[in-house]
Amino acid sequence: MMVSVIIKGGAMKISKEKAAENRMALIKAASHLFRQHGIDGVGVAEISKAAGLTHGALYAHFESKEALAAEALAYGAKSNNAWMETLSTEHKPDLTAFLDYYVSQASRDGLEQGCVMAASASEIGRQDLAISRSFTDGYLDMVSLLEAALDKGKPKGDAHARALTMVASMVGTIAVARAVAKARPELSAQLLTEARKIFGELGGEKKK
Amino acid sequence: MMVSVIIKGGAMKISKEKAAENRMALIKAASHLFRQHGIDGVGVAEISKAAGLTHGALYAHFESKEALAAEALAYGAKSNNAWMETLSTEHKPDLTAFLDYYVSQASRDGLEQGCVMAASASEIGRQDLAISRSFTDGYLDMVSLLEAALDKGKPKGDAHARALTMVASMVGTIAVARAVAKARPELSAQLLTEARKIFGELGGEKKK
DNA sequence: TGTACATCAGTGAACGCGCGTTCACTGATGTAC
DNA sequence: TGTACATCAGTGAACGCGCGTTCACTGATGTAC
Repeated sequence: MMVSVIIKGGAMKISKEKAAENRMALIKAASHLFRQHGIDGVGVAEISKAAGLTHGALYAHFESKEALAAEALAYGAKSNNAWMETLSTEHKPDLTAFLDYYVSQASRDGLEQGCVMAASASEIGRQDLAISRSFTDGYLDMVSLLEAALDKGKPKGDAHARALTMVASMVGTIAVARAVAKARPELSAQLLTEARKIFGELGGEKKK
Repeated sequence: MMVSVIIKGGAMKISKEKAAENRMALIKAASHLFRQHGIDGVGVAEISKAAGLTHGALYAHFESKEALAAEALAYGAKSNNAWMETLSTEHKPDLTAFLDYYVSQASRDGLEQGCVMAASASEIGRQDLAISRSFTDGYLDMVSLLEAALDKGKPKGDAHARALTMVASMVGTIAVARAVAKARPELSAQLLTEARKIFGELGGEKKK
């Protein structure tokens, strides 16, 4: 008769400081991996491994994969928007820099660090409330940022309404540019170029 | 000792006509279910059941789930666009009808029959070439349709470029409207209303 | 038209696999005295 | 400051489950003669 001998591996307790670091590492890893492969496209094992842990540890920090996803989404939106805030000149967000950065091939191809909304928009409606909330917070943050960059007078009409529409439109543009890139790279590039111009006009960008 | 007796169930061969019907039923079921739950969100068993078959039959018609997905996507795009073509008056596609239909709460909530692109855009970039091709075909069809509806003169600039951007923007608007609907229904409605107006201006719609 | 038989759409059990989650256990941390 | 002990982040085996896919088998269809 076979007797299986189980040797439990060593696992030291970690300081509170280190634990907080590990928690953050899980959120960052999840945020990057979800943007590359979608929420359903990455497993907890892969996320944990990328954070230098085993999957069991994940459940010491988060109730479930979905709870981690909500935090990862919020983190991704926050860091996207924090980066865009750096594109300001003299305390006023700069529309040209904003559009050049966002509506570009670099933005389209930089999946890991790229726009969370473009990477997840069509999946969010199928996820639960916590995830919808995280998405909405990130969306409104970006709307505020863009609104501050818009020339209030140029095209007549409410700047907030224009910002709401422009952010959703830019998200769609990046998502579609990604979707067609495999089949028609030159079409994808054309869409980005044309959209960049049109968004500039919509935002009241000064002509060169 | 146990001997397991396996009784194979009856399964008659079906006429060519009936087989073609079943194939179409699989495509339709897949198209509706994918739009509601995403490609990764539905299994072959569920699709087959919805088509009144077992999962084994699916593999008599398609090489894999992915092959079926490509056809289902193409079918969905074709039927979306066929429906939009009916929104023409006197052989000229009507911009107002087009926007009223597409940028609306009905369009946002009608997942099963709704826009394939809005339901899948952010997932497509992660799928294979065949799926990217199907998406691209559907996108270009809708671009042609919209382009024909645009007032060529109104806002200056290339109508094709404007149609490319507008379709991607509309797709993004619906996707974002769906994503925020759970957390902030009134914000979702506001986005649709404002975007509807702005797309009208972009398309050179006559003021009332 | 009648008979023999190859075809192949469809069935349903079974496959291996990877998923999210649980849990008994470890052992340094951090606290109580 | 030193000792005793509770805490709890982390480990890794194991869980049940549903997935996509395969395959031996069925039997009406459709064809060859």
